[in-house]
Amino acid sequence: MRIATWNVNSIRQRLDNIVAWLNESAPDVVCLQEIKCETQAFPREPFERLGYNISVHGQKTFNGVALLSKYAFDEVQHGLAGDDGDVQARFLESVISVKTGVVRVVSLYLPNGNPPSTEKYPYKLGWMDRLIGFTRERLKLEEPLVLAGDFNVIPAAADARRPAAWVNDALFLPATREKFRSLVDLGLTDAIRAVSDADDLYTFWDYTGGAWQKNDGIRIDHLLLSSQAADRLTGAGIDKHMRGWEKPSDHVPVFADFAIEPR
DNA sequence: ATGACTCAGGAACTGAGA
Repeated sequence: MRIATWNVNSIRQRLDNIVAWLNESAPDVVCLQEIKCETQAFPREPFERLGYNISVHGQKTFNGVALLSKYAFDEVQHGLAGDDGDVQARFLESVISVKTGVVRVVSLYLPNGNPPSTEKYPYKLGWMDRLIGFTRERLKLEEPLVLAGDFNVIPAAADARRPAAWVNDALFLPATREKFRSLVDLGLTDAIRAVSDADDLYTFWDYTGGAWQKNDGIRIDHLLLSSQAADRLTGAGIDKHMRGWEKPSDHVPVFADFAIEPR
């Protein structure tokens, strides 16, 4: 079973690229972020035609997450608990039945947090605290759990081509990295780091300044696995070539493969 | 370097992104 995540930067602008990528990569489950449309405006037909079930948590203009799955969703939960006043569409949790039980997959779009001097940064850190609380509870279930999405966190200097350029950025500030570490230290495995310690693995290249041409990237899209998921991990990778296609997203897909059979 | 792109919204621009 292949589970992938991709910040597509508008589902409607990226339709052709996404369909081509689905045909090429054939993921079983896909976590999408920044769909930038309301739930009812999600273009379902091209994905249903490819055999995907669809779940969407959208809002007008900004944010928005979705899940595609070749297998039916047993349960779906919209939104991250812990702040009833948070109206930003950034979190979608699902449960999918498989031969050995279930897989729990979350599509998340963690707040950017820039500029750090504004209320945006405490919102990011508070959101991370809520994610830690959610994860602590779900890990008690001892299930295969996959937290996948755009975390807007550069975990370490090796995850940026030019780490010095990010030292005052909300994606790389010490408090950001410390909280991400607290999340991982609950007992999660970073799927990409489980298969490679290379220092040139990036998932985002800015549209400006020729960042792609200079390979001036950062690794901020992640799949974090519970031990029950990590035990079944058979591979992981980054579909870097998608950044070179016409009309690309500024992020590329990241995927992990598991020895998990559908029911 | 107050920049550089690319999106949505809505009809010229602004705000957000990272």
